Amino acid sequence: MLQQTTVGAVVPYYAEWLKLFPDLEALARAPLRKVLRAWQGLGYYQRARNLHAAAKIFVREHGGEVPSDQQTLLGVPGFGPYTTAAVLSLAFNQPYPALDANVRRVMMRIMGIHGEADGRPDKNILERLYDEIPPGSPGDFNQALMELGALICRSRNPLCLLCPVQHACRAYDDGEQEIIPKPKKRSYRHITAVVGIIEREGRILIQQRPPAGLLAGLWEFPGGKVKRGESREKALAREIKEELGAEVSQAKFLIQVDHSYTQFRVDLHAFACRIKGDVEEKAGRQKWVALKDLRKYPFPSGSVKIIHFLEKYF
DNA sequence: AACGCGGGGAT
DNA sequence: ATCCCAGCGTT
Repeated sequence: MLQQTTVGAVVPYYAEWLKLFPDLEALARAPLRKVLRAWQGLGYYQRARNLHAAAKIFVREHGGEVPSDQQTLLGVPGFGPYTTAAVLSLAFNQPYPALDANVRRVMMRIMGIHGEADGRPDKNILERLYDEIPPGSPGDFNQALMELGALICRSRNPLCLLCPVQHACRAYDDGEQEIIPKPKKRSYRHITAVVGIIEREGRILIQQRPPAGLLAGLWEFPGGKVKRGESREKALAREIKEELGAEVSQAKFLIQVDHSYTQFRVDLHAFACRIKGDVEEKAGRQKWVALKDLRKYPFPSGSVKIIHFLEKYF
C-alpha cells in the first residue's frame, strides 16, 4: 500500500484490510472483486492484484510463509528492489538498504548529488548505504532514514537546523538543500467528462473497464469526454450512442465532481438518463445493479463521489 | 531509459 | 496551480 502512496492515506486502508484479510490464507482465497473493492480509492490498482497474486504464491509454494531469500522475493509480483529490501531488513533483520523516495532525497542531499530524483536505484547511493548500514539493526537504520526524510529532510522547506546529520550534509554546506533534488516539470491537462446514470426498473447500468490499462477492471458509469465546443448534453448523447448503441430520451443534470490524477484533472458531470430501446451487448461486461448494491463493486474515486450523492438523494 | 499507473495532502 | 508520495512492471 505504501508503494508511491503517503502514510496518511494508507493507514485507514491498512486497518480495514487486516480486518477483511487477517492472514495470507484469507487473502489468497478471496475473490479479486473483493480485493479490488477493499483497495477502492487507494489508486494504482495493480498493487492490489500483485498482493493478491503474492499471497497465493506464498500459500501454495512456500507453506504459507513469506520467503526470506532475496532472489526468491524479487520474483514475486509487486516485490521490486525497494519492497524486497524493506521486508528483508524489517522482518528478517538482513542488511539490505531500503532505498525509497525519502532515503533517496536524504542521500542526494548528504552526498551533494544534483539533478532530478530518479525513481531507479542509484548505484552510488546504494554503495554508500551498504557501507553505512549497521549489520545488527538494518531495520532501525532503514526506518530512521525514511523517517528523517519524511519529517526533517522534507521535499520542500527542509528543517536543516533540527537535522541530526547536518554536519555531514554536503547540500547544507553548500546551501543547496532547496535545489537538491531538482523539481520535476509536469504538464497538467484539464478534461471535462459526462456520465449517464441510466435507470430502468429500479436498477442502474454500470460497465466494467478493460482488464489492463487505466483503472483496469474497475466499474464505471457509461459516458466519456466532452469535446471542444460541444455541449454536455450533446456529448452525453454521443457517448451513450457509441458505447451502448442507445438513444438518450431524457437527461437531467445531477451533480458535478472534480477528480485529480497525476497527469490530468477531470471535471465529471453526472446526468440522470432515460434511454430508448435496448442496450447493445458489448464485449466489456455490463450490469444492471440496484443502488444499494453499487457499493459492492470497485469504482474509481470520481465515481464513488457520484455514488455518495445518489445514496443521499435517491 | 522511459512511460503508465490514482488519489489526496501540502503549499 | 504544482509537487510529491515507504515503486513496480512493461516496453
